[in-house]
Amino acid sequence: MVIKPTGYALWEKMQRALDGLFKATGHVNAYFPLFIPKRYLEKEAEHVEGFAKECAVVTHHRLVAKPDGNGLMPDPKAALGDEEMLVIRPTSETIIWRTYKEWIQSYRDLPLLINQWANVVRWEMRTRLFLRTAEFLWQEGHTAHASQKEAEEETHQMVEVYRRFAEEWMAMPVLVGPKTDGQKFPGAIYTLCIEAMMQDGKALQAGTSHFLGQNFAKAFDVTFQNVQNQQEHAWATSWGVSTRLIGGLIMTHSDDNGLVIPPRLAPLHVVICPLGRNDAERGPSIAAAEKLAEELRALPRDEFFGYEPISVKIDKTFDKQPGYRYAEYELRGVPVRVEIGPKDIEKAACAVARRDVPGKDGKQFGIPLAGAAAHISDLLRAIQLALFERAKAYRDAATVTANTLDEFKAFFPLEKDDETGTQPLKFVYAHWDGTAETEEMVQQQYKATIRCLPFHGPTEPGTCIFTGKPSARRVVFARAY
RNA sequence: CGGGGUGUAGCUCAGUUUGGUAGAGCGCCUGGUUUGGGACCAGGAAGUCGUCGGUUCGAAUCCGGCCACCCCGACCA
Repeated sequence: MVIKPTGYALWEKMQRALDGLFKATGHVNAYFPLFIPKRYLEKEAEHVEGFAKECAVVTHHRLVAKPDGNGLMPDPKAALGDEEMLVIRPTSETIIWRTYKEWIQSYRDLPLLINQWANVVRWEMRTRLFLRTAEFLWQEGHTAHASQKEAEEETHQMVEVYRRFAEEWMAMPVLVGPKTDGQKFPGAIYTLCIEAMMQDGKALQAGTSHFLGQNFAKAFDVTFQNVQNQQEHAWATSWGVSTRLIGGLIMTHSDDNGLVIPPRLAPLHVVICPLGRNDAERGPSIAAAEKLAEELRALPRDEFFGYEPISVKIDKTFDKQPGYRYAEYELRGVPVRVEIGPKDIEKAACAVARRDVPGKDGKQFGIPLAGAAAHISDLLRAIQLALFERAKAYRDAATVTANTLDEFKAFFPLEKDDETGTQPLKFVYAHWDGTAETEEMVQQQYKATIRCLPFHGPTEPGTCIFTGKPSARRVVFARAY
C-alpha cells in the first residue's frame, strides 16, 4: 500500500486526534515486534483459526544466488525450523500477552493501558483500496485488568471513544453495539463495533473494541497476585481502528467534484486564491491574501482544531485559469476557499466558498475583509456540523424496517435489475432468532450480514422473519464492504 | 483456486477481424496571447506494441508457451 503525501497528512491528523483521546483516557504508547513466532499464534484456539489462513510466513533468513546465476533464492541452509518460524503480525495479541507475562505479577501492576501504532499484514484474497489492503496502518490498544468489570468498562469506554472520533471528528454517524457471535473477533468473548453507512448504502465496520475475558491470559499464563494473596488470570481488552477510516471518510462525504474533508481533519483548512491579470492587479490581491492568512493563523486556538492553528495556503499559480484553480482545490477537498481579486479589493471584501456546497452555489461574494477571519473560522465549524447532519440524514433515510421475508428480500435484490438500475442499499432492522445457522443462511442467500445489535435501537421482542422462531430484538442487516 | 476479460506514449484508449513498418485525446516541454468556474494558438519531446518462441519477404496484427493486471465467486478490519 502506498499512501501519498496528501492522504498521509489526513492519516496524521486522524492519528493526532485519536492519540489525544487515548491519552486523555489514561493510555500510553509502546511498540512490539513485527515478527511473531508462529508458536505464539498457536496458543489461543479461536485466534489461530481466525487468522491462520491470512498470515505471511517467514521461513528463511537469507538469500543466495541461484545455481544458474540468474537471481536469488532462499538459502536452504538458512531455513527456519518449525519452532523458529515467524509470521508477520496480523494483529498483536499473542506477542503482547507473551510480553505481559513478564510485566504482570501483582494487582499493583494493573491496569496496563497500552496502545501501539503499527502496520499489520493480512493476506487477503482480494484487496480493495483503503478498505482491505494486504498491509495496513492502524492502532491497537491492549489492556490488562484485575477484574472482569473493569475490563468490560474499558471495552465500552473505547468503543465510545471511537464513536466520538467518528462522529465528532470524521462527521461520520455510526451505529454502536455488539457484533453477533458469528462476527466477533477470533478469541474474544464479545466484540463491540462502530458501523457506518457509505453513500451506496453499504455498511463499513469502522472500529472494534473486544472484551477478551481471560482467554489470552490463560493461553500465555499471565497471572497476578490479588489483595487476598491469590493467583488470578488477568482480564483483557483489545481495540483498533485502521487506515480503513480514510476510505470511510472519503465514501461518507465526497461528491462528483471530488473529496470533501471535514474541517477538523483537513490537513489544509483554507486556500486563498489571489486573482489578477497583471502584476499591478496581483500585488494588492496578494497583500490582502497574506494579511488574511496571518489573521487566520493568529486566531485563538481551541479544542475544535485540536489546539492547532488554522492551516492556510496562498495559491499563487497565476499561470493557471481561476476556474482551474477552484476546481483543483475542490477536488482535493479543502473545506474553505477564499478568492481575492481586483473587484474585491475595491470594496475591501473577498469571496468565500464552502466545499460542502460544491461549485458556484457554495460561494458568497462581498465578505468584508475586516471580519473575514472570524467569519471563516465560524464557517469551518458550521461545515463540520453540516457534514455530520447531512450524512446522518442520509443514513436515517436509508434505514428501514422489514417485518416479513418478502420485504427483506426486496431490500437486498440478488441480481441487478436492468430496468431500474442498482437500487441504493439500506440498513434493515429485522427480527432474527439469534442463531448462527440463520445468520449464515441469510449471508449465503442475500449477501447481507448482521452488522450489529445497536445499543440505541428498537429492543421489542418479536418473531424471526426467516424461521418464525422467537426473536429477542431487531438487529441491523446490511451489505458490507 | 474456478469463470470472464485486458496488456500499444505518463494516463485513457483506437489500430488486430482483412499482416505492409505507430495513432488520437488528455498530460508534459518551449514561445506567445489569455485569466472572477477546469483557456487558445504555434512548435516539440515521448512507445523494445507485456514477454519468449513460431509462421511469413514482412507481425501490434496470425499461431503457441509464459507473465502481469482487472472483474465476478469462495475469504475478510
